[in-house]
Amino acid sequence: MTDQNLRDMLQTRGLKATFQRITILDYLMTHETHPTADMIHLDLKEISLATIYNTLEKLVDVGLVIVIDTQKDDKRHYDYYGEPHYHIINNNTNEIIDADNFDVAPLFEAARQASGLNITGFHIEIYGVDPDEAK
Amino acid sequence: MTDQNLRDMLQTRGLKATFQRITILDYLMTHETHPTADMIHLDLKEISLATIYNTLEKLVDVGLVIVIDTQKDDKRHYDYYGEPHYHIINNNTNEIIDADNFDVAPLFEAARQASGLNITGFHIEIYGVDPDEAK
DNA sequence: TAACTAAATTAGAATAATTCTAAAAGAGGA
DNA sequence: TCCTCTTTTAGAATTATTCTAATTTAGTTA
Repeated sequence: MTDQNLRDMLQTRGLKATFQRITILDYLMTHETHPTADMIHLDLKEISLATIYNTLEKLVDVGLVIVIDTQKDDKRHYDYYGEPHYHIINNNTNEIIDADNFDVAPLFEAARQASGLNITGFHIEIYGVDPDEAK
Repeated sequence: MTDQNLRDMLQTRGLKATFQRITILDYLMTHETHPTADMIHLDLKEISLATIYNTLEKLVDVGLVIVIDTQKDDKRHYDYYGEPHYHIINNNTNEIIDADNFDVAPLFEAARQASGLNITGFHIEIYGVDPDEAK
């Protein structure tokens, strides 16, 4: 992903292409670690923590990034959301796995029927344990 | 739900049946409001906020209650989880709707295949907007 | 290319949800 | 009823996140 590609991703969504936004978006696209704001700040020390939070909020607003609440700690985790997907959380290791082998269309239709709303998005977290481990 | 029923629900899950736990569990079972700890405390002033948090944590641990992160505020919302269900969040009103018209078995199987884990639970939030409202 | 302006960035302070502490009260078994 | 371990509690502490107000910058216009 070139710098120009990243600029385009931001600008087509109405966001100014600042150094900080380009850097943070690139960071999220190239890391599978589902980092917290603080973890990003540790790696990108030249960007202030306030800007990390501001930028993440903007990226979430335009749909490039989503927030994951793992329920394992009190921090928000962030994930590049180029393609819609769901998360599998290993309760033994707290690892977050991305997966997309599931068609959400039937779930969307069920939600539309239940609520009458126009469905705009989803967050799915599936929890599991290692088969070896005693539960 | 009688007091004795509530006691049994707690004791069969290894929790002592204290007045506070019975009261909070009953509160969650009889309110569809998906309250925060603070909202519960406003209604149950005789129970300290620390105990509200402690009790909710225990109830979540034993699976009677789940946490919903609406992403609309910075507070955790709690929901009695007698029957597994998913949530539909209205982005216009921030209302949380319970729904269970969807079979999660195929999703569990997909998650098992993707991760190799034994699946133990799920959290699903579907976001939508009123059809009338301009998006 | 220089000037302009609204938006973005920043350091540090402020906020507030949640957790911690340690002392008092209570549940359930003997 | 007694005993022991668990639970409850008030208030302090923690800390993730937000706010503030001054500075800088991106993108546009001349």
